[in-house]
Amino acid sequence: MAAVDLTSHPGHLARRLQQAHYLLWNTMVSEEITSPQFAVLNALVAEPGLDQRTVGERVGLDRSTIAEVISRLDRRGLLGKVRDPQDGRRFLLRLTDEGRRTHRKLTVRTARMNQVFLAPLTAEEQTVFFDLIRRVADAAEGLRNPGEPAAARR
Amino acid sequence: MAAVDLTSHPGHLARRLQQAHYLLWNTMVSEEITSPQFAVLNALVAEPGLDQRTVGERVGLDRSTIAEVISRLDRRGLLGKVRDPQDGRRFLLRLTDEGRRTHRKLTVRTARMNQVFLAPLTAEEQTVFFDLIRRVADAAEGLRNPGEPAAARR
DNA sequence: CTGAAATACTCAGTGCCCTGACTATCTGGT
DNA sequence: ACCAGATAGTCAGGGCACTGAGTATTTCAG
Repeated sequence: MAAVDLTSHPGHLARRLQQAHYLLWNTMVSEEITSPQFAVLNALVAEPGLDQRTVGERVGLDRSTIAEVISRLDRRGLLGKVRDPQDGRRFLLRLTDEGRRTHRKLTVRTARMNQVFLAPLTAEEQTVFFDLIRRVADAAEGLRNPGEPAAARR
Repeated sequence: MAAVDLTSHPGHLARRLQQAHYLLWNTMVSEEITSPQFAVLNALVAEPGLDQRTVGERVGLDRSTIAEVISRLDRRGLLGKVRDPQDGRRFLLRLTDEGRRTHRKLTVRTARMNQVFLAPLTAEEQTVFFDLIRRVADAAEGLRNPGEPAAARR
């Protein structure tokens, strides 16, 4: 009797949205490479030679999770890690040829998948969709990093 | 050079949104009970005596995941499971007093958390936010269940 | 130049999320 | 009355996501 309507709970909707995406990704993009793995490949295409922590920052994963994702990509031979000669704590990451090939292939499929995923929305609605989610996510992340103002983040 | 802008990838945004929510939940609602666990409690407040599969359907979890979540709630003494005397395959689930107490307490905190989470949006924007996410998630879930038309789902 | 603090990474532990394979039970058509 | 198919739940396995504790390396203050 005191039950709540979950369809107006942002957390519940976020989870359902993410699950729906996960499943569509699996059927339309790849069963091998996951969406977070693709995000890492993408970050390393943009900026080769990043260290692990920075990649995690770029794609929004904490130190533990990024370590696991990277070790899987490493095992599959999609990237290589070498100690930074300047700083013995860091590993510098770089895609292999195979990694670049995979990224290229998945980029095409991902674009197709996004079209299907967003098909229920008009073009203007899609713009609003991105804007609203980004603002909520940015603000919530800002709550945890009170040091840097939200304007300084990207 | 062929890198993509992840801020316009719905899957990436969905993941970030969900993570942001997870962290806020942890600080503002509970470190013990997770958001999916609360969803299960809520479903059983609304409809006591549901079986496991149906609860999973209500909150959007598959049979394996719901089994884990329920077994954790069972271990914590928040619900009880008994074999359905009418159908020996089913377990019927019912909250304990402790479970109902927990649900009541978290309902209040969850409402507060949602306010903070959605604070960056105006009231009208929040409505749009819910509507757009729901439509995308519903459509994507519909792609997997071609049997039942989207209108028949809730 | 040296020791304390900061930083990059690892590891153990918990929880969510899915698939595919398996068991137990029930149902319906012959 | 039977058995083939559907259904509820379990289990093993892989991957994502976090915290808290620990190791190695670097940096910086005195």
